[in-house]
Amino acid sequence: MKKNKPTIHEIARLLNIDSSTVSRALNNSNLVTQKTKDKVLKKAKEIGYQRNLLASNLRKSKSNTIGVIVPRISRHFFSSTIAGIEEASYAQGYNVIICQSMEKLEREIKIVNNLISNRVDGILVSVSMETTEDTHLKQFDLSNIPLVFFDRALSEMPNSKVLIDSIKASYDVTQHLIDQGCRKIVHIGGPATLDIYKDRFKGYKQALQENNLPFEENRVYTSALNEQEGRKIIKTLIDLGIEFDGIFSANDLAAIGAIKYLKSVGIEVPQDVAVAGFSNEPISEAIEPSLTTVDQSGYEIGRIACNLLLDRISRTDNESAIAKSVTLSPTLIIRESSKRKK
Amino acid sequence: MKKNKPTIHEIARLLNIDSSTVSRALNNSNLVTQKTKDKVLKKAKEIGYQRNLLASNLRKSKSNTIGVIVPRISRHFFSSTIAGIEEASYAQGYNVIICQSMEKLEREIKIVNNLISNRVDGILVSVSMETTEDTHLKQFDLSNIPLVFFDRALSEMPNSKVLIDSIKASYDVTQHLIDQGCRKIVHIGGPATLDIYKDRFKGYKQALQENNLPFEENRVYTSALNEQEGRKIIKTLIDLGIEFDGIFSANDLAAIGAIKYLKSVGIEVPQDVAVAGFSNEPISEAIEPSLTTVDQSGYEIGRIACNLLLDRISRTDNESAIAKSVTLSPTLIIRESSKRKK
DNA sequence: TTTGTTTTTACAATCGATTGTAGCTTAAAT
DNA sequence: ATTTAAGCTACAATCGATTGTAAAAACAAA
Repeated sequence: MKKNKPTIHEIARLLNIDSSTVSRALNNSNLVTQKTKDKVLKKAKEIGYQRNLLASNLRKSKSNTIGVIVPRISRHFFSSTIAGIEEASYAQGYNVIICQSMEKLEREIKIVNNLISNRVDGILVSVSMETTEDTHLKQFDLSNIPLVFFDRALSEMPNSKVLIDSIKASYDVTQHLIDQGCRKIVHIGGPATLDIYKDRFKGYKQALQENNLPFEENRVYTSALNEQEGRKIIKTLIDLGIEFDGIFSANDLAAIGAIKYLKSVGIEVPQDVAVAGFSNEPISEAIEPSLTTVDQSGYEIGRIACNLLLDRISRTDNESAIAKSVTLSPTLIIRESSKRKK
Repeated sequence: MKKNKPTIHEIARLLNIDSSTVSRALNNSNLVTQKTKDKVLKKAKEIGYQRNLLASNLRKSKSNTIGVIVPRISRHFFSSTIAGIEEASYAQGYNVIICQSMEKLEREIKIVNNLISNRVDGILVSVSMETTEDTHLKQFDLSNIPLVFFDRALSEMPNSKVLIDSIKASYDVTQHLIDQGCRKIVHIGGPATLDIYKDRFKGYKQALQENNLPFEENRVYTSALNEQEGRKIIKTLIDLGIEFDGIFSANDLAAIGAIKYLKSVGIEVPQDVAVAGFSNEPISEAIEPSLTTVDQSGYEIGRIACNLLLDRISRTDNESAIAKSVTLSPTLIIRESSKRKK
């Protein structure tokens, strides 16, 4: 009843040859005659042999697998990067283990340990919002496992990264809001522990300055950037009587929360308050009014990051060991939420 | 420079004890003194030891890992189920490998082989739209790997499944549209190879019949259920001059495509045509008008399916080997796209 | 036929952790 | 002091595949 999975030894026994020959035959080694290969392949199929990768990987100390850590797979940006990563890795015969930290450092640490224990050959990371220190990620270095950051990197770590130019993107968004006549722009930012959010803030501030607009502390808030937080922040602002005529949110969800709240209290978007988000989630196009945002071309980021990593894994020369930073230019997508009638 | 990862033998050597003792110490076996355990644990931490799961799993022929195959992780329903699955599996110390078939049978087959080669202890599957035959999935049975379906199952396979009552849900949706005054309801369905889509069609038809409404062949279409298809189908209907005053789509994306097209040609939703979808994607709430839909409680489905699987894995009695079918009742969510003014 | 060369195959060690069991320690009991 | 039991630890085999190398087989040249 309980049939054990066939092994190469089983095949060897049935054919009266050695298991090493079977192994080489299955791996198409040129140390084995075509005739023997045919015999082995036939028998393997016959008894339903399937290579035990645990054994194979153990022996080769190579798993042909890369690990990916993202905050959450449900975010469109991240599922796009994953699509790009899978595309690039499958092309080179690598498998992908997808893990989500759910924005929790604790979870991220567990994932790191597990991936190392599973001996992945390389790792792609976009850190959680809680990740401020790099102790756990340094373990990859210690284990000689190449690591490449994408989107959310830790600046203190010297690894390769693939990012988008957040400063420029934010500058452009803010400039656009100013062009639409906004003078008092609120910024809903993310945790300043992450460079991308610091940069989005920088771009915002820079645009204000270059347009000689005053920068007001009480128009800037940081949050976990979900819909609820976006709502709450705008509610607070209004309750406190702080004036504003534009909102630049560091992601789409918070922007949507803001829009919903504004609509609920009868404030017109974009006429009274123009709103822009970041990331181009599919929902940003669907909402009424449709949301002005920034597209980050996640698929491309994933593809590039993965290729950087695979290059680093397969090549051993000094050239490939040098950390590379790739920065992509994001695209401003102007929609209804910020387009004012003249 | 190239430091090899420490092993239990390294620890054993340093402490002048046997590697078997180290192994037992690390596994907290009661065959080892607390004193020895302390020594081992201390040394392990000191030299940065991390268990090689490849070796461990090979020896135990158990990977403590379950595989999950979904069509795409970017669908809200599936990322919810994954969250539920991870919750349930982490609680019992299992890891999860997430794979997406991208609705392609070919990809699904590759994933199956890979998961078997990686010796997962169990598998959760929601099949692709292209999956009509079960040859590849039967391999899990042959390898004695328990399999549980969720949402999209193959009816010819006897495995456990966790589903929602699609017939009832669709019946309810259709009845609701009828209650709103619709008499000529179009159904945008998915490939009839999948039971869930057959069932959604059945529920639709049943509601029509019980209300003595005629069933018209030319009001039913099957498609890949994306936004573009939804658009195209409605465009075709209108171009052909086929009359209708309601649409029940088997998922939200196609419904949204339909709504967008209707809006673009000046047809009012819900006044002229009432629309309902299925799945309660976040975008369904954001779109204008917000979309009436069915919530499938993905998180619950994932949690339950995973627990069924884990139970099957850990228990070996006959009781647990019996296939179980769990059916959850979905919830109708009525929003603007179908609510007509009296 | 013999020697030399090339091609194939078999042997055996190895990857790192686990585990049944034999054997050694230590402490308790007589 | 001797026996007995209980508690620990060491030995060695094992999981399944890979791989360097020795041995054997096949073939060619002399």
